[in-house]
Amino acid sequence: MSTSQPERAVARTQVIMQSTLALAQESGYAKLSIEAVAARAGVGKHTIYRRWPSKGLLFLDSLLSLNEPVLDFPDTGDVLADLRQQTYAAVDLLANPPWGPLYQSLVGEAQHDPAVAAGLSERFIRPQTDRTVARLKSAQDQGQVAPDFDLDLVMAILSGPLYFRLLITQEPMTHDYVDRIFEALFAGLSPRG
Amino acid sequence: MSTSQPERAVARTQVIMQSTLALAQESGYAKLSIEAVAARAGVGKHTIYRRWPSKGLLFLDSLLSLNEPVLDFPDTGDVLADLRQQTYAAVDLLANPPWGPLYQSLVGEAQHDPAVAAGLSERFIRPQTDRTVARLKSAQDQGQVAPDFDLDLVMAILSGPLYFRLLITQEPMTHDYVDRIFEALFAGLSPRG
Amino acid sequence: MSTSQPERAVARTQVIMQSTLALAQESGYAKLSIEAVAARAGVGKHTIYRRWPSKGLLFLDSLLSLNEPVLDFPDTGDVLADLRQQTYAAVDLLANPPWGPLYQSLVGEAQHDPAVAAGLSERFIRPQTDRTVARLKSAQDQGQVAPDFDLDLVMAILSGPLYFRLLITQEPMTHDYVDRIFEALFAGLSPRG
Amino acid sequence: MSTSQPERAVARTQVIMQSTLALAQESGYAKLSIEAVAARAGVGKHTIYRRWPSKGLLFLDSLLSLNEPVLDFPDTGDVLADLRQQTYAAVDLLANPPWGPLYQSLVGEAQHDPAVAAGLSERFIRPQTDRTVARLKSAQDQGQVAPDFDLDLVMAILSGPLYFRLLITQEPMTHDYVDRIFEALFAGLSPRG
DNA sequence: GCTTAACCGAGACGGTACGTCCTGTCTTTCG
DNA sequence: CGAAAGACAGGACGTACCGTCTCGGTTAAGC
Repeated sequence: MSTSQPERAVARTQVIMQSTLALAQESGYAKLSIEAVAARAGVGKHTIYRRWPSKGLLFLDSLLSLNEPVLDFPDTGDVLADLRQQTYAAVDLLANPPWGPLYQSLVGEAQHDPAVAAGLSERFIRPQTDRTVARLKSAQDQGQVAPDFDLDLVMAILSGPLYFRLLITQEPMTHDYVDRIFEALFAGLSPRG
Repeated sequence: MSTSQPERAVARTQVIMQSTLALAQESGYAKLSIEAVAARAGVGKHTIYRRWPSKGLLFLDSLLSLNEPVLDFPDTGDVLADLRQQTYAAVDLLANPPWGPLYQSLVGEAQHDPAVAAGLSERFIRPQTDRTVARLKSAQDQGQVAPDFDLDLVMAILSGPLYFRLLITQEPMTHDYVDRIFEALFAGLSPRG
Repeated sequence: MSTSQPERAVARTQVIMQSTLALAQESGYAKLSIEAVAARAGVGKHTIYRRWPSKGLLFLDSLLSLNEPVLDFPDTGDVLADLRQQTYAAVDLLANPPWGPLYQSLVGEAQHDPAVAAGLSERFIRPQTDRTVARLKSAQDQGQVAPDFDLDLVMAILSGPLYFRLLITQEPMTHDYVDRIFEALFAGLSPRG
Repeated sequence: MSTSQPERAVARTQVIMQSTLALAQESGYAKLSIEAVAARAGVGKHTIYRRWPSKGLLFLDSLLSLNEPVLDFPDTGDVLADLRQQTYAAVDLLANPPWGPLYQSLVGEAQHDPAVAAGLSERFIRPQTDRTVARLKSAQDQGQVAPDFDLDLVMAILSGPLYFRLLITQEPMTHDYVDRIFEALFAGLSPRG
């Protein structure tokens, strides 16, 4: 079992992605250019175009190559605690460099480039969703979650407020914010008896 | 009391904004250029630069000039019904051209340009939030909403899931989606007694 | 009476042509690039493309802008002496920098680019030919030249051997070479009586 | 006695040269590229670089490989008739495809690339010159040519006017042009007695 | 006849330049 | 006098070739 790619090619791919991330952190995604990445990586432009069709997809790959173990969903038996822990982890990631600003740029680019949107959705969001839903399904089977709760919505409901803060109000995000969201969600909006 | 702006200047401003929207709808925000807007509007580039410092802010102004009366918050006395109605209206706006795609692009641009983010936040999001919070406050005073519910979170909780769909999964949005969100939110995740 | 061109534009045109000549002399026409000319002239590439459609025509204009007074045809009354003098002048020009090598390159380029060939022919060769033919016509009228001599051929016959040396054998050209050519031409190939 | 080259290598060399000529005829020398030749010939680029150091020399070799028997100098005993016949043959070659345009390009390239100039001179011009001079020398010995005629100039004087037309004015060349040149040369410019 | 070295196609690679587009600033011209 | 028109320097785009360089997969020569 071996990669069909020569090592040289793999090495270059990684140099390019690292240069991309470095430049994006230094100057921001808006000023990122393939020309600059090529220069920084000591690589011809064509070597980049051979691998990626657009700046957006290069950036997507580069960011995902950081692949921090965000998604290792804990399973302590207490589903609520696990969800909260998972959400803390997400906030820790999104609220801090390097991930936070880069990811924000990526989502921004996804609004202009459907290919980026698709990649983001399939390669980052979907796996996360699948794992979360699976964890909740198992909790639901054990009676820890209301049996008719619409699991497909869990990502929208739980991470929606995070994205709202990250993308729309662009205020800092903290564990406290997560706590308040959880409290509000579980207490419910309805008047108390 | 009179406008200090001569009518001609106002007219030009509007022609520019209309051209901006037309081009954005035809070719997408990514291909929008000040050069093209100037040509389309029959205006010198300088006339645009005199009014707006960047493409993003021109686009923000242009989009807000469409100012559809989205935000007229209903007050029927039933706060839940009102919220749902308001959310339907938001979905109707976001799910359809021209607003939907344009607004999506605007939020995308806000991720790259802090000035756009600030403008979006202050001129579009905040007023909406203020009105929503005021409506809920009044409902809270009347006991229709739990007294310790954190009103500042209502936008994040209610519109977060909409933005998640608009920006992240980019799936179509329907009234049914709103209903499911409301149901989940009010039923709660916790197991039923 | 004034040029319709603003002075600034004229100035830039000249800077570009001077840079073109400087680079061509330093590195040779083969290595001349519009990119390098633009950099050297402190000018955007578009400013060059706005004026010239191709490297060849830029070079043609640049070379002709040197417009040394080669072509001032002498008229001493002795047409043969005048022709010889004129040919000496041509050789002095072609055999020495800067004209010689640059002109050689120009003729080379004319073989690849019909627009250059046309420009060279009409703007450099034709005027020279016209003047030479006119001078000979007047000499012919005065009986200094055989009445049935085909004047249209004079350039081909007189400068042809020069071009053969410049372009084909690429050997150095001297006044002595001119003398030998004249001698051979006037002595004729035929056997002597 | 056998070629040290394996047949395969020879065959490849010829395929490359044929592809070169085919491309040059189709698109012109200016658009000829080693990349395109390699693709057309079904050959790796390195196989071309192994054989020729530059596009110009590849083209020179390719053109000379056509080696039409231009140079078979007739010897009928009448040196003037022979010269004229030889010149007709040269004109027939230069005035028509494929040789004409290709040879014109070659001379053009020789102005930019000294190696091509040297090759052209030594491999094409010199043999022709040698043969012509030898023929005239023999004629001179027989008294058909003036004994003091400078034989070294014959190529310059006879073919110079042809090159002037081919390269400079780029007008069509005909036997009639040759006749007029010959007439002018032998009649002489001087006034008649 | 089997190895082993050379040759070969294919094409990746770092570069350079192309010709185009757009930016944001600046003249110039016209109404 | 102010706006259109567009020239301008600059920078990036995506493409085409350059000449060099791996890479496997044939040839074909020497043992």
